[in-house]
Amino acid sequence: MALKKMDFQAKKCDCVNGVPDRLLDAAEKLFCERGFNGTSVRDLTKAAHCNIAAVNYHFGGKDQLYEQMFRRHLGQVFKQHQENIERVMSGSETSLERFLESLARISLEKLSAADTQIPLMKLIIRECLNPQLKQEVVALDIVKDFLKQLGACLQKLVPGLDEKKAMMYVFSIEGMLMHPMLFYDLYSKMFWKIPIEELTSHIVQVAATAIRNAVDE
Amino acid sequence: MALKKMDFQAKKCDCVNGVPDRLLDAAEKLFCERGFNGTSVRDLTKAAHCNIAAVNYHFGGKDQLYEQMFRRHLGQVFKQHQENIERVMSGSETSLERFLESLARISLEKLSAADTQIPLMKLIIRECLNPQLKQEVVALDIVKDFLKQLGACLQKLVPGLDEKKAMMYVFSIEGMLMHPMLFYDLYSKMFWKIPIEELTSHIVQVAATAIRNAVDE
DNA sequence: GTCTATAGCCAGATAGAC
DNA sequence: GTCTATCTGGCTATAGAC
Repeated sequence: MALKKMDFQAKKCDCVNGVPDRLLDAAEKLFCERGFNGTSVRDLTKAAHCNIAAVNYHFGGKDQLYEQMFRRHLGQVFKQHQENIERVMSGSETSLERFLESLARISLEKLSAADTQIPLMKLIIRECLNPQLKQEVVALDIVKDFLKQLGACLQKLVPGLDEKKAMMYVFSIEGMLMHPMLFYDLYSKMFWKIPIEELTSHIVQVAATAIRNAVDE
Repeated sequence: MALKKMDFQAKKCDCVNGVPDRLLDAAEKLFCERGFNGTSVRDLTKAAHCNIAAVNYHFGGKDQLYEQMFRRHLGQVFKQHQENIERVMSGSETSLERFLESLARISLEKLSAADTQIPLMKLIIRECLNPQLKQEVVALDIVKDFLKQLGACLQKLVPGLDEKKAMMYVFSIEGMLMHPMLFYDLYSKMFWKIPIEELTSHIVQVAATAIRNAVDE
């Protein structure tokens, strides 16, 4: 009896965070890499160094752990974007190019990093392809407000740009940014490894040129 | 005994194509909609109106049915693109805008159609996120040649464009085209339903403006 | 809170009748 | 070639010991 209790304590003490946090971290990594269907509760608990029953005990089930992870991750990334937008737009030397450059840099910088960084887009794309969340309203509202804000920034930076046109450019920019998030590794194998800085300035050039040209006409 | 044989024949005669073809059709539809992990052999055989054992008998397993479907679909779509490129590039009044417009139209026209049309991009994105094919070389070579050809077309249509720059523009264009393939429905709910024609001409404008501007400098 | 053991289900594959 | 019945194994969730 006494021996068993010692064993339990030994298993606990090699971990920094609590079990729920470790499970959320494991969920973020594994769901992003393998998708919801491709990740089992066994995988999650093994990665989080805890018991299989922990998912049900702390979150009430696999799907609720997924939802919690999704909310946490979306919140973190959009908070980062929010701070960036406020910083850039409140600066004295603000310009369309500076704005686009900061947006692209934040979105793409993780591509060159190690696997520890989790690309948000993969999660959103997976959720889009295989919806798991009951009320997609939650995710929708955060993303919608973010995109609207991007459109409003474009309008502020480029006088004469109407709202619909601004949103169309936001969609195009998101597309150009999303593409390397999905295919950067594949393209690197097929063709050549584009430096992130080169990719960033390319996308900024395409977007800025098109937007300015459209307004000048 | 005699009654049983009549039953078998009755089940057969309400189908036009053979079982393998029906299974490939069902696989194309279901794998695209729900992914590999999200589609069971039972789902496939039910949709193809055949027995569970047929997948193993005709294809040797679920994963080999997936591979066969992938090859067939990729071949069909790229053949269509191939014919379009040859038609546009051999015309007398060819131009950058005409070329981009035909590329965008073929890629996006299926968005407005009913569910009967299968978007290729979803399959490629799913395969990219959750690789199922052993030798990704097969898919790679087809896609690689196609993208290279697009780059070569841009170079022909815009003298002075070097190869690397041309490929960067191909990536941007693919990104802008892929984005609505994934998010068209979501964006329609969030904002407004953009007419396909408007979307097409918008993307053509962005790409053409940026490319011409880059060369003029 | 943490663990083991197991219930109950559904998956893919296959043997063998017809 | 087609079908039914079944094998084997992985899955989520939970009951109950500690």
